[in-house]
Order: sequence, then C-alpha cells, then structure tokens
Amino acid sequence: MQEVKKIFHDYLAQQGLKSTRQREIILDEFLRFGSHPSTEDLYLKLRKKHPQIGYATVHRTLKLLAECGLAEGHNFGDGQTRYESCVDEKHHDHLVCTDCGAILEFYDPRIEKLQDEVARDHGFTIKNHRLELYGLCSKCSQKK
Amino acid sequence: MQEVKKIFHDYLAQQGLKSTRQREIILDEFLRFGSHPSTEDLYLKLRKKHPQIGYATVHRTLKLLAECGLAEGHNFGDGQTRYESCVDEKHHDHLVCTDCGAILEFYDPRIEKLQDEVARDHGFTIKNHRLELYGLCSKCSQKK
DNA sequence: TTTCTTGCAAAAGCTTTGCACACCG
DNA sequence: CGGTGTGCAAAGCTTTTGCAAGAAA
Repeated sequence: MQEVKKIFHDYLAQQGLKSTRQREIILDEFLRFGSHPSTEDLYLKLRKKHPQIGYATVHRTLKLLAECGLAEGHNFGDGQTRYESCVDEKHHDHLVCTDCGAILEFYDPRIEKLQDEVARDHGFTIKNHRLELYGLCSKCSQKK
Repeated sequence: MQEVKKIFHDYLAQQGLKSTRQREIILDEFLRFGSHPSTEDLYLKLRKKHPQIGYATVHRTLKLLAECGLAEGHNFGDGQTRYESCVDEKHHDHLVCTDCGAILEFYDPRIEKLQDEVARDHGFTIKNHRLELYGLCSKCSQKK
C-alpha cells in the first residue's frame, strides 16, 4: 500500500507534477474500491466523505493512475470506461455476466501462450491484449 | 448475397417491420464496405451516392443488422462502435495495430477450446467472447 | 388507410477542457 | 512567487430519440 503511493508520488515528481491531497484521497479510495469502478462510481463514493472533490479531478486522477501503470481502463460494453487496479495483480482476463453484471477474473497461461504464437505468425509485436467472455454466471444460469 | 438480403427481409417481416429502399441501400453498402466501418464511416460513404440518407437511418439500420445476426458491433478503443459483417464469415478474433489502425482477423480453434474450458470451470454459460491483440503490425514494427 | 420509417434537429451520456482561484514546492 | 491542480461549468463526441412528413403493406 505504501509502496503503491510511492510509485504514484515518484511518477508525479518525475513528470514535474504535484502530489495533492485530492490525488492522495482518490488513490486511496480507488485501491479500496475492490471491483471495477467507472469514473462516476468512484466519484459518487468519494462524494460521501469528500463532497468538495469534483468529477473532473477524479477523471484526471484515474488517467494519471493509468499512465503510471497503477490502473487500467476497460470497456465492458456498458458505455462507460471502468478502471481496475494493477497493484499486486498479475495480468488476467475477464468473465462478464450479461445478466447481473458480475465480473470474474481468470488467467490461463495456455491461452496467453497461444496468443503470442498467433501474433508471431502474423508478424505482430504485441503490446497488450484483451479477452472477455460474455455469458451467464452460475447464479444467473440457474435462475433461468 | 441474395441470401443475405432474404435473411434481412425475413427478419423485418417477422418483426412486423418494413423493407425500405434505404435499408436496402445501407445493407448493400455495408456488405461492400470491406473492413470495419463505424456508423460515421458508412454514413460518409453512402452520402456520396445517396445524399438524402440520414445519419440516424444508418445508425438504426446497423442496429437492425446486428439484431438479426448479419452484423456485429465491436469497440476497438477508438471511441466508436465499428461493425463487421458476419456473412459467410466464421467467427474470428482480431489483431489491431495501434500505430496504423490496421485490423487483421484470425481464428485459432485451440484458443476457442480453452475459452470454453475456462468458462465451464467457472460455471459460466458463454454466449460470446471478444479477443483482441493490440500491438504493431509487421510493417509498423519494421518502421521503428 | 394504417402503421412503420425517415431525416432533421435536438437530447442524452460520457468524456474532456477552459478558466479563475487555490495550493504545492 | 511561479507553475501546477482544482472545481465548476461548458464544450465535445458519439449515440439515441421526438416529431412531422413520407413511404410501405
């Protein structure tokens, strides 16, 4: 946790940017959020304890976090960008329930390896990838 | 080609909707477009020959095509929904060049199989999935 | 005719930006 | 102090919708 803040502050310093109370608070809340908050999710949550923090600041801070590698933006098809923490997390992909919106994470090294292989076959230099499986989670499957 | 139109017209009839000149024209142009047009791409292309066709109609027609399974919407991260034809195409995934925007298609049955396996392990009933590999295509790799 | 469709313009949603004041270093 | 950050409101973009006139069935 402290380490994460250090990464952020170092990044800010290195870019000639400043460490502020708001950025600190937003990072804290983001790390505590758990799941995959959109800018609005995080803004609404923050507003309860810190009504003075504006939407734009949350937005700009999330972008900073993405820039320095602490967060990652995703688009799961609900029209909003959702962010997830990259801290202490290995890379993973997502299972998204189209009914209840649940998001599960998984990692399969065999799939990763095959992706590299496919890229190589096409002469691509892969920077990153995105794999999402959409369907019904076990709960929602049973309901129907 | 004729078959595709039949699928569309049948779908419209079945839904109590009407076959119109505009829908016909838009479907034609969409099939002819080749790559992965956004609503705007298709609208601009259409406007040259059919300046009377409005953006809203293109948008609504693409949604209809997606509903009846002839098209599929994707979001490759450029902020626009891009559509691709599902006609005579087997399912495939995408390699996206982050430099020149090129989009290549690929299909790897081994990856597909592993996805099913992952889903099963988590109790998910998969409806569809999305796999995109982002990086530099061979041309852009060489340039740098 | 009756119902659905179209094209325009306006509305919605989310993201981004300009600006005056506030704060960090 | 000088430059960056903040919060607000407004602007941008893409997607979506209301409506009166027009076209299918």
